[in-house]
Amino acid sequence: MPELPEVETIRLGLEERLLGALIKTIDLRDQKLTRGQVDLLTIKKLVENNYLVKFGRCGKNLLLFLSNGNILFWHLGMTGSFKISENIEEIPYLRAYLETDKGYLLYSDIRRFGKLGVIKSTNELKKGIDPLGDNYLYDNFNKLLTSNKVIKSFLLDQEKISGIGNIYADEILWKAKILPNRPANSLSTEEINRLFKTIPEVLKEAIKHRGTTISDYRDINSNPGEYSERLKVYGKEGKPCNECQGIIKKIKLGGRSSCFCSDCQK
DNA sequence: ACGTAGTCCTGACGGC
DNA sequence: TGCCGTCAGGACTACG
Repeated sequence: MPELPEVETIRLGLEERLLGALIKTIDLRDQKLTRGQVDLLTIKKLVENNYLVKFGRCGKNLLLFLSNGNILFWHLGMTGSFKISENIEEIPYLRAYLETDKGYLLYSDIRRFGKLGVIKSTNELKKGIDPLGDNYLYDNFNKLLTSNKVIKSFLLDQEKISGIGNIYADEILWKAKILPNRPANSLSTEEINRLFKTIPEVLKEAIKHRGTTISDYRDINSNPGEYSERLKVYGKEGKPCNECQGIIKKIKLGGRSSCFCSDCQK
């Protein structure tokens, strides 16, 4: 579910509501959340009785910076979402929560693909270039496009560019007018330029509209994202393209469905 | 080094 | 109504 724009929307919401809050308790109801890398007692020791001094994001990871210098990273997987509440509400699929002096941060996750852990530095997260970060520079981007792997899979590879998921990969390629099955190293200079520019454009526009809701995604105030109304190709197979009236097609690439307009995209 | 398929989970939807 | 297959915003592993 949550790709970069959704995680960023959540980050902004948390900043508004929980910046400076004191964490009293962390509880994990689903032990799978840490993938066996840390036990609950250790997590508690590292996290409890700390202030939330900053909220960050790294690709699709949400980062909670603690006053003891540790960072709690939280990946929402496919269906993770947060809600802030005065009490522990027994919301469905509640998998973890933080009790703070500014309220409870409840985490629910239907499919249990979410993951969290405590790190000392963001270097510990495997990650590529964040398209909204300082390292997103043309030369760095260009250097990555050397393989013949299809461009759609390249965009989804978090170790190259981090934050793009299946929805935005399709939307970006449509806007950049590039077919999803083109080998990455076959792009012309002009196409690379277009792609380089389009990636942050689409992501920023989506953040402006507080992300995309297909079914599960909600921001921390339980509001759906409004970028769903602006999608041009994702989930639009069989419908006419906005731009040219051609019919949107759907194919599988790297095991993921990919929607595109074969007239607009070359 | 690459692509692909299987795996982890749970729920929704369509076809018969 | 019920059963079954397929699919879903992600990402890891194993295999060829």
